[in-house]
Amino acid sequence: MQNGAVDAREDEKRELRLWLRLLTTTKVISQEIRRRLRREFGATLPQFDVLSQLFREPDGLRLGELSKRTMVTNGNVTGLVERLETEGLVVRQALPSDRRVTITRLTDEGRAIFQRMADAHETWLKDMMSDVDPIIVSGLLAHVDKVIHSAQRHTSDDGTPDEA
Amino acid sequence: MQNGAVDAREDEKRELRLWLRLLTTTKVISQEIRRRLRREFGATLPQFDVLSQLFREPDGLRLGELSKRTMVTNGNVTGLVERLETEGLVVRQALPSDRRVTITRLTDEGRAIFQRMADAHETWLKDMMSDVDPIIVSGLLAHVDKVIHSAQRHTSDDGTPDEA
DNA sequence: TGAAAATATTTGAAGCTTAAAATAAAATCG
DNA sequence: CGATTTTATTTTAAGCTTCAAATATTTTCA
Repeated sequence: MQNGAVDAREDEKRELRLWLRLLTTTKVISQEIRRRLRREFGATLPQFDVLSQLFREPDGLRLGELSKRTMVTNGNVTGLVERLETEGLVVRQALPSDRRVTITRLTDEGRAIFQRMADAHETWLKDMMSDVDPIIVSGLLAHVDKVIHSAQRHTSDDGTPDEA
Repeated sequence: MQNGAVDAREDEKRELRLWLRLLTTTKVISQEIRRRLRREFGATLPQFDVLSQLFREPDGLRLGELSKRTMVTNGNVTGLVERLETEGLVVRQALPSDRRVTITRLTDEGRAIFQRMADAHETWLKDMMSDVDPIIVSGLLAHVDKVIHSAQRHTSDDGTPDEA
């Protein structure tokens, strides 16, 4: 028993190690999804993300809302939506009652294409996680939530317990 | 009990939901780490990642190796290392025995600065995960590994069971 | 009302990201 | 040996990313 100290030190790095694992997981999976989205739909992951948010809001969203939901900065959403509009998947329209606001919504074509993307996307994920016991998937689902909440509470930008 | 069908459908989306949660987690945490790295060290997350890999290889790494370990494309590593060299944190040197190869290693300054970054980084993570029971962290550590392995096995680029 | 503050979005600069093409230097083998 | 293939890295083009500064437009309230 000469490495008690090492175990203790390693044990203190639990959080760090979990973080590195989470990072690796999302890198591996999102690279694969990116590849497939590009190959099969000529789309990017952020574009898919935007379409996905708009899909569940038939009345459209203002850019600020879209920015929050996709966790993409405001400036970023501008270009993202611009490109999607060029492709004919979304439309932008000014809000007459408040001329600062732009509302974006899916076009019929955008809706149809997103449907196909979403189906493929779900299949890809089931495939990539097919070696993981469903029980474990469910367990992870619950526990990862705790990490999200903890992280959000200790973050400077959102859900801030700062400035009190 | 009228929503049995809904439950079943939802249940099929376990993997999808886990994926979205993982994505949210890494976005929240990495945004915070990015912010702090920038504020406190004027560095980016990919730069931190490169430094971290070089830190554990005193003899340096060839760019291709660095690219694999950081999961960053070759072309990307070129610019990343270039900028780090400008800052004096790493040096590049050609390998005389094979003139295609470039070896990169930390400078003494790079090593010292990385030490400080790494300490801060570990603290930030402990802080962000401080509301999560250590038992759960350890459990996640093990289970997330299963997801990584499954994903890697079902991916077109690495660990390919393709082309057999 | 009209100046100041708040809100919504866009722009700009620097850097990261990918995939794919280009360059360069070995290695293979006919 | 010398042409072909492989390997290592760089370059390029398009898009994403952040933060911060700039524009517009509304709101507040003195």
